[in-house]
Amino acid sequence: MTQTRRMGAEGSQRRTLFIDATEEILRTEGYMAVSARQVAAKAGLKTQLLYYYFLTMDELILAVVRRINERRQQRFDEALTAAEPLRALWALNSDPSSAAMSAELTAIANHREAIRAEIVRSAQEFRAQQVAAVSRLLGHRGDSASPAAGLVMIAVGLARTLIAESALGLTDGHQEALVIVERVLADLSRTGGVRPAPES
Amino acid sequence: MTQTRRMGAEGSQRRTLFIDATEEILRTEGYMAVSARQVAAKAGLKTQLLYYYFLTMDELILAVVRRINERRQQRFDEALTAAEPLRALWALNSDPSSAAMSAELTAIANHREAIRAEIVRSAQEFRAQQVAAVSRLLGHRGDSASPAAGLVMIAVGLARTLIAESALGLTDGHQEALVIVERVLADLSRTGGVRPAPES
DNA sequence: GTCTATAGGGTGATAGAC
DNA sequence: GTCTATCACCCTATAGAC
Repeated sequence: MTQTRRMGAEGSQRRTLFIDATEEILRTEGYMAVSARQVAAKAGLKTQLLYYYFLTMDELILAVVRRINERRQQRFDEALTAAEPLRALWALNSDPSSAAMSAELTAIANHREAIRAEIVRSAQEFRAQQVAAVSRLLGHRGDSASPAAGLVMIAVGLARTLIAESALGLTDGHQEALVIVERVLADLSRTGGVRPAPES
Repeated sequence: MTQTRRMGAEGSQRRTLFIDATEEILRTEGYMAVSARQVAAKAGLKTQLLYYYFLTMDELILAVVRRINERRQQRFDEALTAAEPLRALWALNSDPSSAAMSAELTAIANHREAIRAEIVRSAQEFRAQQVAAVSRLLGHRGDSASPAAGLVMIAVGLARTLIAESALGLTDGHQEALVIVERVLADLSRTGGVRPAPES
């Protein structure tokens, strides 16, 4: 039952070119525009060569998803070292590029059975880390009435929707929502909830 | 420049069948699965007959979008007559079917140039109505610190994201977010902000 | 109104030469 | 590793017979 095709090594230069091209298309045109021909054209390589390095399109997309998730993890780790970590986390989540990519990952998970598990697992892991960080940063506040998990969920949902709507030119209510976010962040700053994590 | 094809009348029975089938596919499989062949198969009719009733696929999808928006408007009007309108509005926004359809409309707007304007216009109109209703229901509260437009935006974003994630089996933090929503709704109930609109 | 037939494009993927 | 050639399928849309 072993497959006969394919030999491209992990670290191959061409292989990376295909992954780069796929991510570029994902960012600029969205998941639906990712096809073997489009990717190869963007990479400046032959379409059939793609199938030498990747057994299927799913495998290519999976490689891109993994790389995107690794980079998100790095940016998250950096945000926690900022002067105001809560604000940095909000900035990370509401960054247009980041939020749009989250939406694309959701779209991929919805349509590619083979990739769903990886995306969901990674999202759960990331969510858990965010909740742990926010919980620690909030300290005694937000114990049961406003648990950290709930606040993270609301922030993530708002950020993602703001970006998705903005892409359509729909911005009604966005500024007002940001005012509320700013007020909450300012409140937490004043009451001392945003100091960096202990060095432990 | 007038088109030569097509004669199907607005009220035609077959025409409605095509629209029904399209909406059904939109709900169960998403926008990407809406193709002439799929729609015709679902409707139990020939693919080419579709082009007798609709000049293009865009025209078919536009007809579906209009019907969906009309129905959303009806449900909104009904929600305002409920005993607790704010709670009814949250229920409307967080209804799985409704929130999922909102996400599909966003996806359509992203990919079909010809339909974007109609979807954005309708979304703006609906947003404005929700903000006006919430503003009226809140009364003196939420003047500048938490303007109605911001609260609506947060609620819409949260609801849409909860549903999108649930569809993937990702529910971490959902219950905690709902606890916060419930607390806010309960607070507003206690302080008398949820009485029905004046009859005027 | 409804049908058959088809054009002209895109897609994922494979076989086999070099 | 990289190429040419190709299969089998999907798509939107049209022409023209009935």
